Amino acid sequence: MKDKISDAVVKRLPVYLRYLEDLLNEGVEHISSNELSGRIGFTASQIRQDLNNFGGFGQQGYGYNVEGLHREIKGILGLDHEYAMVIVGLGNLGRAIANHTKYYKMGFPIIGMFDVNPDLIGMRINDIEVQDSKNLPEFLRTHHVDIGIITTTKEAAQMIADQMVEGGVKGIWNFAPLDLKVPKRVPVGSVHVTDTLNSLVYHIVHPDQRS
Amino acid sequence: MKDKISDAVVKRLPVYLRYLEDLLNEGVEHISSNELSGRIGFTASQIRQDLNNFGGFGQQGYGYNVEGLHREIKGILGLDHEYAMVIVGLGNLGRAIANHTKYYKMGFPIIGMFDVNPDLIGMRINDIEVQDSKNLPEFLRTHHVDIGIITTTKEAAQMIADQMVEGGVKGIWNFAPLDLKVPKRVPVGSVHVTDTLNSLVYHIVHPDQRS
DNA sequence: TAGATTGTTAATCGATTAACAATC
DNA sequence: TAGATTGTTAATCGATTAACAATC
Repeated sequence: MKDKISDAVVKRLPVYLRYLEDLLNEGVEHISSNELSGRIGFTASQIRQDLNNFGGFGQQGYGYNVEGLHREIKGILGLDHEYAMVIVGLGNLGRAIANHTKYYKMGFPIIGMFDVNPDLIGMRINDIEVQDSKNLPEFLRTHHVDIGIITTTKEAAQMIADQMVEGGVKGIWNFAPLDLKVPKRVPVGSVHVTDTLNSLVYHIVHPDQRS
Repeated sequence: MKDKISDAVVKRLPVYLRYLEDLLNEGVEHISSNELSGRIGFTASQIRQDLNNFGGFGQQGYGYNVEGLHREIKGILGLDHEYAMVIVGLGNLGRAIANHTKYYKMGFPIIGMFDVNPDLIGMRINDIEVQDSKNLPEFLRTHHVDIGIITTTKEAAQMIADQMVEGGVKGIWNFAPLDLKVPKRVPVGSVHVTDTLNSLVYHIVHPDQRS
């Protein structure tokens, strides 16, 4: 593997994975960078460059084996392990994620749920009881947790992030509309939902700007 | 305004907006590119370059007026109008968005809700009755709709997108895990939630790669 | 006026694309 | 073997950063 993989490449890996899943479902056995380019919209050259950052997965004259490449990319992304998660904030968005059984199936079980709202504490979601957020530090001390999900308000998010870092989570999946301050060793993946709406509106009001 | 604004710049505009809102709330009147750099994490040079794509909003020796710049960026993003939206798919995620009163307050009212599930049809969310998805084309013919929100399954999403395009929406806000095929004139803003989790996991399993 | 800070050009850096020899 | 297609180097393109004259 190359010394340093650019973030642009890392962000494309999940996209490759999605298209390879489609190909698997269609029963396609192998695919050339050129055919894949036609589906995914990246240039064939970029596809070959991207994949070669991690190894020579293709075969000249044949292309890439779909099943093999799918397995390789899952491995590169780290999707061949399980990751225990906790979620803090069970408002509309938090409950949507906590209810989403897909994450359990994907190997991302949510093993703890926390909120400050007394109406929510005690509620059961997917067989997990929502606890008071003040129990979070203790929970992190006594359970192995890989990923902390933050679906709190903007105001509460940084404090929760601090507790998660202190509690030793390996990464934070953030849905609150702010940029969390955490030590460099703890990666944060943020989903800035409203930002995507705002830039969509930009493209709506600037039709001349479209590529 | 410059001929062509790069997508990198457009994606940063909502970020500027968020930080300017914080500054407004703190009562900060003006800020230099250098101070803003300290908060937002972009270089001062990049901030000045970005803003100068749209006009000279600053003043030498003083910096940028927070309120003025905030208003300018809202205008550039097109956030000074209202946008009527419809949402199709009222599963966990769809209901979370439909329930989120924030979008109404921001000027993005949801005026129509659609699902195929008989258990959901007839339900009222924020005073709007969920209709059968088969009514979508007729609804789009008879109402002015700017933005279509897709929170359906991956399988249904493309068909709904086609109906939205046919029905004349100006943009699509997509939460289904696929890349929609639409004419170039219709911008799509996609929120690939699972992709962000996958790239977060990449960073967790590759601690050496962190910048 | 002097100091601060922008607006803007030029330099650098990094990512994407093109090209083609290697090879299945 | 001949044709197809990768792996990889080189060229190009675009985005970021640096520098500084303009100016408030």
